[in-house]
Amino acid sequence: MTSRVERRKAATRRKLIDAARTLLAREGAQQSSIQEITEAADVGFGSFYNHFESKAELFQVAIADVLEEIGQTLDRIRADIDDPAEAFTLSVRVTARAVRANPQIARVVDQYGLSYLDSEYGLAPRALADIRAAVDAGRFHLVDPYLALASTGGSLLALLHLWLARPGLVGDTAWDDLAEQLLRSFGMDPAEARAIATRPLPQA
Amino acid sequence: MTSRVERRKAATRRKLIDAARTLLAREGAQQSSIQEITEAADVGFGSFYNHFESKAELFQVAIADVLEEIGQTLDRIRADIDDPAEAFTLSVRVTARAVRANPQIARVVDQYGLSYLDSEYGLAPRALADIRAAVDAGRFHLVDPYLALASTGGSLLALLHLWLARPGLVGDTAWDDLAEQLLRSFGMDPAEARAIATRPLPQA
DNA sequence: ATTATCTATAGATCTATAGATAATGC
DNA sequence: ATTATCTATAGATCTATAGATAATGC
Repeated sequence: MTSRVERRKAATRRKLIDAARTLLAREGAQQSSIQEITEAADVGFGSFYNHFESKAELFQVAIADVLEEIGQTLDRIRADIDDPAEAFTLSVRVTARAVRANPQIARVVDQYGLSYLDSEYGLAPRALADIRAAVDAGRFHLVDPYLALASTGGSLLALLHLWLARPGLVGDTAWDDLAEQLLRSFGMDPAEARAIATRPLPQA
Repeated sequence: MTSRVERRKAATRRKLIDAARTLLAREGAQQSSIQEITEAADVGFGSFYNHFESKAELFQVAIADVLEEIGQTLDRIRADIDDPAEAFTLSVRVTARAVRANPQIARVVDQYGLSYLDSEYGLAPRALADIRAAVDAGRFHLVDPYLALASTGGSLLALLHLWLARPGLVGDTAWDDLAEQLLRSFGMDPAEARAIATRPLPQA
């Protein structure tokens, strides 16, 4: 049963999360006051405490919200792909496109992504599962899946950061080139790495 | 002329920077009050304003201080190495050891390192110079030096983060393995990559 | 005499809550 | 009648500065 009261409550909560996402895209968001947040959300000051116990809690939820949004997109796009190496590659390339297409998401991922590399939700566990499956399937030949996870997440985040800080330095092809380079360093044949990393993307 | 007054002033400044470094190693350091900082530094509250205009300024200086400390170590160690590919590899491996040996430095680099990937000082410009020199010398074969910089800095930071968050997941060899993997993805022959990445380190 | 450090505090936030108001359910 | 939202505010910070104190230079 989702009554009008419940829907109104959910709407207020969403407004707060969306405002938090907007603020998180700026630098030093943690310093914004609760008043700034509720004003940005166009919600009464006291309503904040109906939903969250503290700023920190709201911001945590808002970051998770961003990461889950990308994660959902990935799950949809990879639904009918069998080869884990392809699923992995597609995930990297689609994530790159998702952040490039949305400045808010880009800035949140840039600032907080690294902290979620060891998280149970978001993008890291999906990437780790792909890597392990690809190793089991004989598609990747590597010793340490966590090293592979670090290479993948770290270089993607670093490229994102460079691109945000100095857009001119990062060419359009760099993102797919990175995917290809990762495949090669995971022991894949160069020709096949190139083939997979340049495959046309499904329509989002 | 460095009078006693000047030395005393410099000492107070250093105490503030060291206190800031300690706080930066915790999470949410930006939220510590100036009073906390001056207490940690064992310095009168008002002295803060003799040296810095704001918390943000002090923290910026303190982060730069950490990065320059590593940078100086690198410059010393690489002083008599001619091959830029070797200098690069040595830098990666020594940086890894520097952060592993010092938890404070590790935590500061973990939290703020990515932001300095596009900075003019610290480690990034040194890495970029090495990469370019190695390309010019025909040691690396790669198209985009910034992609190489992102791979290097990003995967190193990501590995550091994983290691801090879940020490058990990251084996002792992962760091040198990463250096070797980077060399291979920069177009170096696998055998030579291995040789360079396993070379004994000079005594620090 | 000069200059940095220190103590004390005014004024400006900012958080958390209490109580009033508005919206919905029955 | 119930429950969420909103407004107003008490109390707790926190910053920035003024003026006193201490250390050094000459």
